[in-house]
Amino acid sequence: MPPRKSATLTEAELRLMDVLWQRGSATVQEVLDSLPADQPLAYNSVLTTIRILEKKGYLGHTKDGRAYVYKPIVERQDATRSEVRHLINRFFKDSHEMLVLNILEDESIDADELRRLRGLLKEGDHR
Amino acid sequence: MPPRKSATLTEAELRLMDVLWQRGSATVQEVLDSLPADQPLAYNSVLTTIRILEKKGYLGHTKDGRAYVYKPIVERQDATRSEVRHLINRFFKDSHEMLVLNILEDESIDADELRRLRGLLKEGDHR
DNA sequence: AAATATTTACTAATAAATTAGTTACTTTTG
DNA sequence: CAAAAGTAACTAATTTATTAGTAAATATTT
Repeated sequence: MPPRKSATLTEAELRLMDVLWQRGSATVQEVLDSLPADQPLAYNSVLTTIRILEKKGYLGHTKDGRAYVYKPIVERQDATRSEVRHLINRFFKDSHEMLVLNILEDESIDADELRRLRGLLKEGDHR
Repeated sequence: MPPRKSATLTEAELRLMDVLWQRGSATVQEVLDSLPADQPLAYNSVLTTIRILEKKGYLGHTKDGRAYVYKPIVERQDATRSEVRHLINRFFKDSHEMLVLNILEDESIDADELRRLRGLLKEGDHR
């Protein structure tokens, strides 16, 4: 069996999502222009990856004249949550599960973060 | 540019490493026998992945008669550390860096874990 | 010593990820 | 209305990951 489609964001996908998350929404051209100058891409490379992201359910689009305007469907917080949950599942399943629990009980984390992480823990339970 | 070689452990690699970490060391046949019954592999599939793991520096081997005995070079703790560091780099680079710092300052984590995580933080600095 | 069995080495097939070229479509403008 | 320009769709090339088959080497057994 060859590699299954990645459940989480790949590096190239994350680069583009970070642009979209920062801008709120953007056309392919705008994403292209917002890319860090040290690693430029061709228009079509951006387009291809964006279409993959749409297929994966991370993006949606609306038509604005001739161009498509892409907009994140998944928030950065939720994507992060998925990634962290994935890591926990992979590495903290047995003996180290308590570590994660302890982290979530930590009083020194600000309330907003704590709420988010508690949610993560709850969803991590049902499997 | 096509995908670069994964810096961290892939799923198939992690499955085998978990067997090796649990057993301490094992031959290909022993790894094969220790695999969870719900997802069996062919002898050669295990061998191929093990040789990749050796190439990546996760495993070493010594000869025992005809068979190779494979042994982890990288401890599970260190591999986990790399994975967590990778996640931090990908998702907590800007605004959420403080969360990780706070977690490491937490007094409620037992001393062993705390030491390990402090090490992680130090190494995370130099980039 | 020859047959047999096991183990490693080499090769292959498939799918995903990454990047980008070519083609087709659409919209604006002369 | 036709030409130019840009945009999306399609196709392609390369590399990694995953799984496994075939061949070759090595050891065991009779």
